[in-house]
Amino acid sequence: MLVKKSTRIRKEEIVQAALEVVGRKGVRALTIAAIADSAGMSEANIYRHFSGKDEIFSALADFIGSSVMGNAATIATGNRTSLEKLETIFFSHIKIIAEHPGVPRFIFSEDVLLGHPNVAKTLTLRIGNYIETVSGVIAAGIHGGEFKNGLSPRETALTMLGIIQFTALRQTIGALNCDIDLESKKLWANFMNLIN
Amino acid sequence: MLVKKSTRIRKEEIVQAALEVVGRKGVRALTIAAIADSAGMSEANIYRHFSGKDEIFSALADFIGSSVMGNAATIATGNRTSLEKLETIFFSHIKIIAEHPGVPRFIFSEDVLLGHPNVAKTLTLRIGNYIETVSGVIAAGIHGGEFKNGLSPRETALTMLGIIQFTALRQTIGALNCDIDLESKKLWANFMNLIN
DNA sequence: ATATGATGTGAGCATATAGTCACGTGGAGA
DNA sequence: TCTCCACGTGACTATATGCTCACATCATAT
Repeated sequence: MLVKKSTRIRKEEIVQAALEVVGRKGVRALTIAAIADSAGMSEANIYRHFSGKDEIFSALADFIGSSVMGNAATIATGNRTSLEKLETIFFSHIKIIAEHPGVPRFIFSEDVLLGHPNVAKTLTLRIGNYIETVSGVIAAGIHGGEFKNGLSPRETALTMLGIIQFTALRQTIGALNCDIDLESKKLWANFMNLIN
Repeated sequence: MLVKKSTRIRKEEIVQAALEVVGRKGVRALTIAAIADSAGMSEANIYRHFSGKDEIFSALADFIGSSVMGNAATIATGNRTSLEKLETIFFSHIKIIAEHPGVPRFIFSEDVLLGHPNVAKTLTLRIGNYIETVSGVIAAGIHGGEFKNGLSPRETALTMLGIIQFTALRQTIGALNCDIDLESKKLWANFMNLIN
């Protein structure tokens, strides 16, 4: 039998186990049995700490939202140049994708978006904030003369996030011939060229 | 009982029904029961025409691949300017997304990519061709002086497809505040600004 | 030391889903 | 017209999965 731990700790363990499962086998394979297996505990014990799958999904969304996507907002409030901020946001995001493939998979999972409306609402809100944050940085850069005039901040932000999102997708399907680091560097170099 | 039809016709009906289910409720909900219901036939009859779910997935992938993604290659071989070709490819793709939400959902579905490796392989190949096609058009445009010098064709193509892909995603999750037509026009206008 | 409540688990239930099978049935060719 | 075989279906099986429950066990407060 397992060593006993507090519910607080077990909840964290379960969320981490769930994220690991998603990264390895996808949201579709995020079954209670898989989580229990990854966390090294019985299925029944999962239910002692979470009321059900919905609650686990919510907890995962909260973890990802706060620890990952809140990151961009912090970077945006710094006092570096707009270009430096954008670059930091870009590569932070890529790094997260590379290290935790479960993150983009979960955020853009059909199971979440169509099967758990409450979670989807939370995530949609966060994505919206993320877009606005990046838009703000770009708008400041245009205004400050760092980026070329005439760009639309919002659409340029969507373009940048599209690059990131498409990279995540291609990594998921194994379509990245070279490694994600090199690929992202090439994409960023070209993006800088586009906005100047 | 249903009027009898040939297997060839029933197969087409079943594939269309499957695509409809995906568009309405996602790949996760693409059960034999749902397909049978959408196609107005019994579950057992599905199995008379397809050996199983795998074969239905393959048929769907073939349909989408040939009728949708082959489109870009045709456009690319025309004799219009590179910009016109790009624009046509862009809006054709957006139109498909708008009219058949099941298409992007299926192509980028975790269930397909992780659960049906053979289908995933086919789709990955097609996506690769698509990227190369767009890259070729952009390279020609740069060479012909239509787009600004110094752009990397491949990375610029990935950027354009990222925009499309991210738009599809945002439509799926209902994050498009305005309609997809207006949104895509704004994105395209900004993209033209980026590459000039 | 002991009682108590929080933590842990094997066994089992209900439901959903992929797939099978024996049995109709109707239309095309003889 | 009649036959035959491809087409159509209800009923069924096997398996997976979310979830419950009775029971075990351990830490801790008294």
